[in-house]
Amino acid sequence: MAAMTQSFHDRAETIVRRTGARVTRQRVEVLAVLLAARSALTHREVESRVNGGAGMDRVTVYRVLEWLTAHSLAHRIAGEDRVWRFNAADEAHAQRHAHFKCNDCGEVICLDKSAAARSIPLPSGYRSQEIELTVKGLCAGCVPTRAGRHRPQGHAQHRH
Amino acid sequence: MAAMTQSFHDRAETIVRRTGARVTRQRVEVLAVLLAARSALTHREVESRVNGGAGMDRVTVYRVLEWLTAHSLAHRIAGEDRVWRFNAADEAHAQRHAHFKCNDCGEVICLDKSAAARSIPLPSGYRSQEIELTVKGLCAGCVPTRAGRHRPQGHAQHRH
DNA sequence: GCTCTAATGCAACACGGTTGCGAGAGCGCG
DNA sequence: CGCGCTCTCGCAACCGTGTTGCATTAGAGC
Repeated sequence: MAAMTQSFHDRAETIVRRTGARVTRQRVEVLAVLLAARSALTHREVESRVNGGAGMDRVTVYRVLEWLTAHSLAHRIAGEDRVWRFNAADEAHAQRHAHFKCNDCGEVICLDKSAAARSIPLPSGYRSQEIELTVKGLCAGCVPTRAGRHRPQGHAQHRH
Repeated sequence: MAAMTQSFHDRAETIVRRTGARVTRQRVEVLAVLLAARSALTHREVESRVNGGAGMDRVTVYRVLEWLTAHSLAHRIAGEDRVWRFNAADEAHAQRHAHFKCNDCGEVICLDKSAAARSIPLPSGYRSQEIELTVKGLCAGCVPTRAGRHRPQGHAQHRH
């Protein structure tokens, strides 16, 4: 685990260095935390995990996350609880994708939304730029037709 | 305009009365404001429009909106700016709600998503229960193509 | 009108997020 | 290696949204 942490730390440092800006301990550590996380983190989660759990100033965490976002090293997503979550930027999820979230087991998968994107009627004069689409329902494993179904453990949280 | 306001007021009073609960001035006025609005309103917008612009206690607005939502007379939308928006519930909004949000002025309107809802391909065995769909872009008033366009009033987007 | 109770208004709080500013650290340069 | 410029950090104070507790007010049945 220490080795993995070290590896994330090194990767983070390399990434920060590539921007040409100052390589500070805070930037490297926050990015390392994001790289190590498999799901999006709130600023609080980042704050508590950073620096080996020793924490860091709230405002610095905010500003570092803002800086990472501005440099496209992290993504900011808005959850249903109106709290921002961040994850390390990843080319695969950069642009358009829709999600399916199972209401029972919590599984999140990606959908092709290109079909839907084309068929949404907008009022005249309106211009579409991005589309956010989440379908909620039951996944194949949770559809109640089959008896004896139950909620699987440790639902892999999807990273944006 | 006064006539329209009166009409919304009367409709609101009728709707509130039908619930069997107390018909208070605050409930009627808040609902009338929602009925008169063509887009979803933040609690602040409701607060400033209610009572002929004279305002009303913040907490009361929150509680009335909560009450309206609980009685299915209004609909609550979670925006990405951490602000709830409300609109009067009519049959069209009861179940399937898609939204368009202007990236410039912040206006939120409702869309018919029935077409889109049917065209989203799910993996076999998956069952759709709800769909959350938000299209973002520019509304007719904010599309920069036409010269002399400017941001409409009344949707002053709060930038934190 | 009278009364009972739900609803309002006020104050104070909780919490996410932001801003101002002095102190400290990164990094280029001699 | 040390100097110094400037960017960044950390602290404190702030802002806005949303919530809670409690005394007062006002619907609505009688």
